[in-house]
Amino acid sequence: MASIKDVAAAAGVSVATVSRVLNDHPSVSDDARTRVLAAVAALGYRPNAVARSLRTDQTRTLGLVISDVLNPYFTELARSVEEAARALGYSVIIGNADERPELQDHHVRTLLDRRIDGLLVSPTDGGSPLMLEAARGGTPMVFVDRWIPGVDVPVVRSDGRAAVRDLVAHLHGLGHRRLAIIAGPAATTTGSERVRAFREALAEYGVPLPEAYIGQGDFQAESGRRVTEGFLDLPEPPEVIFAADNLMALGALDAVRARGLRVPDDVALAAFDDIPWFVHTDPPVTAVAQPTGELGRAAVRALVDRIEGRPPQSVTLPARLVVRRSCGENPDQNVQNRSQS
Amino acid sequence: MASIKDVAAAAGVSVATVSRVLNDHPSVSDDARTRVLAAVAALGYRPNAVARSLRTDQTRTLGLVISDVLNPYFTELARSVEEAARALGYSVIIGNADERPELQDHHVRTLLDRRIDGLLVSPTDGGSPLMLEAARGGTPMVFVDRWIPGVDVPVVRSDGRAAVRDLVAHLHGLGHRRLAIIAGPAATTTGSERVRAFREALAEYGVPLPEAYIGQGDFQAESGRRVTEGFLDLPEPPEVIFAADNLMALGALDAVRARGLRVPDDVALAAFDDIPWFVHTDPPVTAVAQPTGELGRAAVRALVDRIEGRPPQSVTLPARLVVRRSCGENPDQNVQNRSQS
DNA sequence: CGCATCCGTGTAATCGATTCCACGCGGTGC
DNA sequence: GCACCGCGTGGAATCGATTACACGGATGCG
Repeated sequence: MASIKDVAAAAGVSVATVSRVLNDHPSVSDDARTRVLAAVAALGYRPNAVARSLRTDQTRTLGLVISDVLNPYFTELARSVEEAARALGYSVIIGNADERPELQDHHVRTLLDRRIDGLLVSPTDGGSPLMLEAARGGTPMVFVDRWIPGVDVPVVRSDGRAAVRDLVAHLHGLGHRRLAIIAGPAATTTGSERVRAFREALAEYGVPLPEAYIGQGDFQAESGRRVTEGFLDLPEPPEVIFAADNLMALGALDAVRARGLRVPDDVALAAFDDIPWFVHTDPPVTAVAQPTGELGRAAVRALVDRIEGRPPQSVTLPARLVVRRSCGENPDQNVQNRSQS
Repeated sequence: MASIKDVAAAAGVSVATVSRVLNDHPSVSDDARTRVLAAVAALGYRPNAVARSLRTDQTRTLGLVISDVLNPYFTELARSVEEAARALGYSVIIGNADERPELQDHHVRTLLDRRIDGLLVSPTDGGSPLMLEAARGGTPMVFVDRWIPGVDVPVVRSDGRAAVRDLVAHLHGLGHRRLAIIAGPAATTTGSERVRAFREALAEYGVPLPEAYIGQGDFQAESGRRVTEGFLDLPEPPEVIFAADNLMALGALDAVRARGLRVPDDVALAAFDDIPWFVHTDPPVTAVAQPTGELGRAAVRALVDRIEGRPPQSVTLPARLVVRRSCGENPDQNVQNRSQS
């Protein structure tokens, strides 16, 4: 592959001049410029990003470590992050942690070794020493969706409390009183927060959330299935199951169907994180929808601000409830966005 | 960030010795080795992958350019590719083309600039000059899922012909005679091949595939919706709609539902590419399932063989039919894998 | 005892870019 | 006529690693 030296030789100038033309530095004569450009075209020369990064100490690359690519929510997040980054002249390298802390660490380490300019993370756990060290060590970093308390890093996320209140209002209005939740891992903020929001909303209606109605999942379909089976085996099974993410809702649907029960007649179902497929499931699933695209864009903006020396801002956007048929018929009620943040 | 020089200074040796320890080169004394290791630990030193790549001319990174991350099929493919690559000590950088040739080119160019060791591509179109040039220029390359005819690059894909024959047998057995297809872009191999396989299978039953029953889609949900509306507006609408990918099937489902029609009673539906959600749609969708994980692993194997100087092999794996309820009831028939390749 | 060998180590070249500094040249101002 | 300025240019240092080559000391063998 042709290097800058070859171009310089072909154009009859020094490498310094070639470099100046490439970075359109003003003080180059028109003559030299045209000769260099011609040589570049003739040789099909493309600058070596590796060499350039070594010299300039910047890669114009962002790392994004997400918990699970197979989850459509994160896929959409990744897409919007890449799009926003590209618009600002950055590339994105995605690391998929599969909800496994050691894999998350592997990706963080690899990205750091590659000297990415900044890191976007949706942590799988409470925070590995590696990540804490990176944050303190000055690596530009922003948390997205999930975060780690006590670490001084901007957070871009959505607040589902209002939407969860709307959901509980909807469920209560339909006459449901025994409500259960499939929680995510307690080590994740989204895992514990969604339970808290649910419990608080229930409290407003004087409805308790007994321990037996809190199932421990891990954001994967299989755990949704397992927890749902546990719920259905209770002497007094819940009337509603609220899954803290869409994959666990899928597992719950599996488990309910396997018992020959129907949604919403036998059990109602709701989920956190809306996805296009929920429109066509049997029945369509009521869900709390996050403004995923906005989240991705805001996260990139914050991270790039941090990288380029501007003060980054934490952002919290409201989620909203999308009512469908999985909790029971109630055609005209379509509670949305009751409050803004 | 600490560099190799800092480590050398701290350990009281030269950078050469540090490098030797890091790459566990045999001729280093135990004494020097322990001192270097101690210094590495004390400084939290991590080698700079950028500098290393510049010197060794290899990045231990693979590029993967896929047509659409939001399509669960490609997401799963990406996941298995990353997993297989990691097992072999490679990282993967994913580029999402969104089915847009110019975006595909952007990613190919960026990846080439980063001097990735090899490229895995599922081309969005018939092949841009850029990609052809890269292939001829000696960049290790492997096509996966889709390919470009006439280019000397190994192809890893699945053959859906047997599964499509099984599908047609299933449909014919249910009494359907007017069968339509929502095709993908003709510029993609999967776009044209699936139509051909469908037509050939129909021919075995003496059923024609009229032009009016071939809708032109672009592998996105919206096109599935549009084409389906066209089909339903025909004086003699088809009894079956076969979507050449899962997103267009989603769009078709949307369109059918919007008309107040039911699947399979009013129109039957089948799709290429099976996904977990198809189990829970209303009704569950009959689909041709590709061995996605295998495909990803085989593609990485072929590419790494090519990179490391071993002869790479093209691979073709059979797809299989998964019968569900979207084409009509026929409980005991579950045709699968009638033939192997 | 002398010479060849081997082992551990350091010096320095190298990868492909960017960029500081110095140089030559023509024009301007006094 | 001289000093100075600014512009276009090239030489060379530099980023952080790897690695060919040289060197010195210890060991082995005749």
